Amino acid sequence: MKRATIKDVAEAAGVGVATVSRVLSGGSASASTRERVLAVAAQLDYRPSALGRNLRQRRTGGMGLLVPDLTDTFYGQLAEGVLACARAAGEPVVLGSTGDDPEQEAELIGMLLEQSVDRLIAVPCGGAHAWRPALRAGMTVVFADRVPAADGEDDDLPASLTELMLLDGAGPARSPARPLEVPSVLADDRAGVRTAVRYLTGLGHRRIAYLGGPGHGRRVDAFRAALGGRTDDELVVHADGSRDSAYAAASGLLQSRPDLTALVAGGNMLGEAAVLAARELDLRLPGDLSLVMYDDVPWAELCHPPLTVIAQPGRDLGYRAAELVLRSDVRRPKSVVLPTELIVRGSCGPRR
Amino acid sequence: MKRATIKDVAEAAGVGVATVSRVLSGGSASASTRERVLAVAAQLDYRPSALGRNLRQRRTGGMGLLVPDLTDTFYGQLAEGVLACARAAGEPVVLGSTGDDPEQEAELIGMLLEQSVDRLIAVPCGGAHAWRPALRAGMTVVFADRVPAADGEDDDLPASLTELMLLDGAGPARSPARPLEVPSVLADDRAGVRTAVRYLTGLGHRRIAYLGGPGHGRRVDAFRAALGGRTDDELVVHADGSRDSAYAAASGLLQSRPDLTALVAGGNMLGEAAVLAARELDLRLPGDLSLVMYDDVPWAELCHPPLTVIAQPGRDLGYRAAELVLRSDVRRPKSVVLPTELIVRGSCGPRR
DNA sequence: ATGAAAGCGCTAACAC
DNA sequence: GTGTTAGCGCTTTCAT
Repeated sequence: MKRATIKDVAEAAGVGVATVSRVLSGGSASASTRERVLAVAAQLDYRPSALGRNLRQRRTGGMGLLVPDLTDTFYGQLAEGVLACARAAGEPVVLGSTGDDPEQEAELIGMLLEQSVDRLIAVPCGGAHAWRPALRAGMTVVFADRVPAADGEDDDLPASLTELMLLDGAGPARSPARPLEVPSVLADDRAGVRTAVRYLTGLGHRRIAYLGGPGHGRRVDAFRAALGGRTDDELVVHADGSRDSAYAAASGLLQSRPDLTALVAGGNMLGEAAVLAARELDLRLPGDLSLVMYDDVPWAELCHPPLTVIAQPGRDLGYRAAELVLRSDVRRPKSVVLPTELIVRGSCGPRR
Repeated sequence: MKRATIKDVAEAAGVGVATVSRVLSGGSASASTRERVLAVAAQLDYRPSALGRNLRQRRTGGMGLLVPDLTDTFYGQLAEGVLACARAAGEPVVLGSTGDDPEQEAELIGMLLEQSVDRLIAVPCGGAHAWRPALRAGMTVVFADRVPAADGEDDDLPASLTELMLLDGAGPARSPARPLEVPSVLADDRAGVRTAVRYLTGLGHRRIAYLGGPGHGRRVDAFRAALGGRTDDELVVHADGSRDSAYAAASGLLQSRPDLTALVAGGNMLGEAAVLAARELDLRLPGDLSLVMYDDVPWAELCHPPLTVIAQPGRDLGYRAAELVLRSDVRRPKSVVLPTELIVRGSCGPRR
């Protein structure tokens, strides 16, 4: 009942194990030998054990995938993209969900290291330093959707990921002339937020708020930039990754600043919270409040009113990240930025 | 820069590799030795390689997880449950998404076999026969959310999974007195559907339709049973796992039978499709059509009107399945049925 | 209590 | 073109 090994095949075919290995991995072999080996292998229902191969090559095939929360449709889409690419390549994917908690993230990275998974696609939540162990171990990591924040708690420690990579010498091409880039696949947050803000200002809105989640400093920056200095810091609030926190932040914002007339939600869970909070406070969309939400999730259309969104290509982000991590050339890491699209539905109106 | 091996630790600590192994896996060792080994291991930042251990033990730790589609919030919840349990146990999870396609499912099973993953949690889409290879290889599999359909294309082949397990002798306890059960974790479909139908009939509805997805024969049965013979077969329609197909089925049903007054959607994607199709046909909820949807997804509340749902504990289903597959006693497989809850919101009303 | 040694299934050098 | 052999890092007898 136990699985046939390469040795069994070799014996049954009257050849050495090396020959079997060669035939199965496309090496040189005479036509007749190849045929015989293949036949025997098929007849024995032989499947090469990834265990043996991995140990020999000191690495696991496939890739790791770290996302904050699979309950968030956007990350579900991203994961589907990764899985699609991995399946096409016949590679396994080891999944972890971090809950946007740097500690869990660190644990999961440790687990992947222990498994000798040497390729990783991550939506990071920990700061740059959290990624040191992975980089030191020579993992090829591609960040998706976000990039680790530069955490400068200790001033004498290098803060940005790029500096870390230089330090650890990940990739031998340590030329200061061409500093290493952190490979990543991101949506074009600058354009996305700018478009949304312009749309809103075009409708006459002046007091526009931003409701942000973890790990998207670039969206906030873009928001501030799009508003051109006229930013009111009270109108920029943040939640962590949980639904509760999103609701609390949304509700707090709406109550403390009843003068705001428009809101940009930097993620679909935040948008969800905003709709709920607005309803609770009897604010009508778009009459009392205009809302633009990140992520074109299917239910955006079912909402009342249908939500105007900044669509990100979640699935593509995942697929491209997987491509990158598989065909990664460590010497010349590439980064990809994918476009977003403003989809106008019914949640925005002229300033009342 | 390469990782320390058990040999390195042994040398540095001046002991044999066996001793290191024992210390690290809680075997017997003198206090002084244990202390020294631990210290050296920590100092060398030693992490035992799962590769070596797995090969030696001829199995990969952790578990596989097969779901139809991570874009479906319900399966996202289920996956989160599995991951939570796996994380607690420190075990890796290898993920695959089948797209509700038996062929892809078969491929993924093959991939898992190749990886020597010997524990699997699956939302199956293929029939019972698709699972033969996994069972034969001695995989411990726990089904979640659904159970494979008995596929009787060939009459001389055994059709049900239980029969297959007996044939393949999975589990040595092959006593005909106590036939092997297929371990599974399911929601209580019978109660769930019955409650929904009773609620609807209580509101005066008589022409109630059921819109089903793949793999949930029990829901249809329960629907028919709850209606007690008065079933109109035209009112029971099915879609495959895709959004398009769901919409097509919903729209077709609503157009061909304008006389129906209530609809039970057997999954959240089907509910989504029903809302969309109804809106397209200018049917008001709940005025023209009452809708009960499976799955209490977050957006059910944001919908207009808020959707009355049959809530399934998606996360718990996943968590329990992971528990089962980890602590599985092959001789006495257990099955779990979790309760559902009817959450009444605004999408149902009295028969017009 | 501890060390030596035998493999787990595979690939890659190397010899023929 | 093909066989022999030496490990990859670990656990596990089996002596000591």
